[in-house]
Amino acid sequence: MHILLERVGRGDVRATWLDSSHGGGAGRSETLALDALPEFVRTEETGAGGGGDRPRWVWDDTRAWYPALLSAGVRVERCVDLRLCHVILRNSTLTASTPLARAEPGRWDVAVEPEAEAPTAHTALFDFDEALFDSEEPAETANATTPSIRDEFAAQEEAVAASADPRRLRLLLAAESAGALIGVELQHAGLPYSAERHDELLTDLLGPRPAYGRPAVLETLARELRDQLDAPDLNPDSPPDLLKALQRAGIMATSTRSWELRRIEHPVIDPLLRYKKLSRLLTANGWTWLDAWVHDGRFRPDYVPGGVVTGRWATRGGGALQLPRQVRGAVVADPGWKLVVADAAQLEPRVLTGLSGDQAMAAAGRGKDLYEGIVASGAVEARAQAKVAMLGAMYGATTGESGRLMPRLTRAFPRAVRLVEEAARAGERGEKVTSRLGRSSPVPGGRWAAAQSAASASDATEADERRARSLSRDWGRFTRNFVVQASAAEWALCWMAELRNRLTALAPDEPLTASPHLVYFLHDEVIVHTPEALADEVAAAVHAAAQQAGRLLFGGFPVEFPVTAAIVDSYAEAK
DNA sequence: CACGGGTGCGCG
DNA sequence: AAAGCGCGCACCCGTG
Repeated sequence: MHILLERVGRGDVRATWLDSSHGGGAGRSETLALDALPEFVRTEETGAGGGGDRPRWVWDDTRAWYPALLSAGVRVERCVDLRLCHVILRNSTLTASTPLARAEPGRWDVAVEPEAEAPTAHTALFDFDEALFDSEEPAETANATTPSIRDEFAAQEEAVAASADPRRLRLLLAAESAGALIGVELQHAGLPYSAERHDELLTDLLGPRPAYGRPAVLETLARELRDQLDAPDLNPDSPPDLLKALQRAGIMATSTRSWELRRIEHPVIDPLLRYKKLSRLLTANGWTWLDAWVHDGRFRPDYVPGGVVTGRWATRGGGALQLPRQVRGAVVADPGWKLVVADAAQLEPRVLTGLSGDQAMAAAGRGKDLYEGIVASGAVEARAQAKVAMLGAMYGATTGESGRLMPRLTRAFPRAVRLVEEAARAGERGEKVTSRLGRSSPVPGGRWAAAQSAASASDATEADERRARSLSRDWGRFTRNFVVQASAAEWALCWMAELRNRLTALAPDEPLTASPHLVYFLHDEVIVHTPEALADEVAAAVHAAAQQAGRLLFGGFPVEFPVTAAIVDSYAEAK
C-alpha cells in the first residue's frame, strides 16, 4: 500500500491511497491540516488506519517532510523519495528508452540542494511550517508541463516495469529511499559527542583556548620555525611563503606537502610537520568547529544521501565524513548505553568479486582477510602487496609497485580484473557504465567531447591528440572505479537499511532515540547507539544485515561480506 | 570587499 | 605527480 503525500492549498496536505493491486489506480484521498499530519502518519504506521500492512509513503523529498515528523515523535518505516529515485531512473542505462528518461528536463531534474532547502539542526529559524513549505513551488505550477507528484510516481513505476531489470532497480530505489530516511534520522539523533573531552584533547595538544591568535603550542612552534629558517616574518600557513623560506635554507622541496617534507632530513622538518598537523587540527576540528557543530552532547552534521555521483553520501557542513582519528575519543556513549562500531572488511574488493563472479577471488576471501587470502593463493608474497595491487586495479594505477603487480593479479583473478578493465575501456569511449543495481555513471561533458573530436579532425596536432588521450584515460579511471564504488555504496545502503529494520524490531514501540538507533555512517562503517543490555543483539543484527545485503546484491554467489562489530564506550576504542 | 581557483589534508 | 578513485573544508592569494 502506498500513500502519496502532497501539499495542497495553503497549509493543507492531501493523502492519496494508491492501491497497487488495482494497477496503481488512485483510491480514496483525504485532505488534512498540516499540524494533523504527524498524528495521521502515526496512525497509519501503527496499522490503525484500517489497512493491514504498513504503508510506503510517497513524497517529493524526504528532507522536507521527515524532520518535522521525527520531531513530533513519529517514525516512518518505508518511503519513496521521488527526487532521489528520479535522478537514478533518469540516468540509468536500464531505463534509457522509457518516457521518463526521454522527457524534457522538468522540475524533477533541477538540483535540489539550495541552502534554504532543509532545516538545519543548529538554527532555530525554521519552524514546522516553513521547513515543509517555504521552499516548495507555488501551488499554481501544478500544470501540464510540471508533472504532479502522482504523475511522477506513475512515470517512475512505468520506467521500472519497462526496464531491463525491474528487480534490481526496485531494490535500488527502495534502498535509496531508506537511505533518505536514515539520513534524516541520523541528524535527528546526532552522534553522541563529549564537548568536554574534545576540549581536553585540544588543550592537551594545543594549549588552552586562546582569546585571539594562535594557541600557545602553535605559537611556540611557529617561533621555532622562524628561528631555524632565519625568516623572522615567516607565515607558516602560507605555502608559497614557507616554500621560499625552506629553499633559502637550502632545503630543496618542490612543495610544502607533508609527505614530501617527511623524506627530507633536516632539523626544521620535525617541528614543521608537528606545526602542520596541529594547525590542521585547530582549523578543521578546533574550538570553532566545536562551537558550531556540537550542542547538547550531540554532533549533528547535515547528511546528503546520494550526494555523490556514485551514490555515496556527502555531507554539508561539519565535515562529518572526515572526522579525524585524532578526535574520535570524544565520541562517547551516554551513561548506560554503548556504541556498536561496525565496519565492513575490504568492502570494495569483495564487491568487485561479486560483480565479476570471480570464484578464485571469492575463495581467497572466504573465512579470512581477503588480502591474506590473495597471498595464500600465491598471486603475491605479502599482504601489503595484495592491498596495493587491488587498489591499483580498482583505481587504474599504471606505474609504480601497483602497476608492476597488475600482471600477477590478472593471472590469478582474470574475471575480476577484466570487469574493471572493461569499465575503463567503456569510459575511455565516453560511454556510461552501470552499477550492480542500476545506477549509471554520467557521460563526460562538452569539453571532453570537443577535445575528442578535435583530436580526430584532419588538422589535429600532436598536442590535441595527447590531450584527448589523457582526458579519455582520466574518464576511464573514473568509470573503472565507478562500477565498484557505486556497487559498494549499494551494498552499504542495503546493509544499513536491513540493520535499521532489525534495530526497530528490537524495540518496536519505543521512540527512535530511546532504543537502539543508528548515529553515524561513513561509506562502509556504521555506529549504533544502544542501551547496554541490547548491545549484543545489536552486534548480531549488524552481522545478519551484512549477510542479507550480500544476498540482495549477489544472490547465491558465494562472496562473503564479513563485518566487525565492536561494543565500546568510545569510538576511539574501536580498531 | 567578495569571489573563485589553488593548495593541502582529513576521511573512505 | 604519491600510482590510481570519490569527496568537504579551511586557508591563502590573485583578480575583479
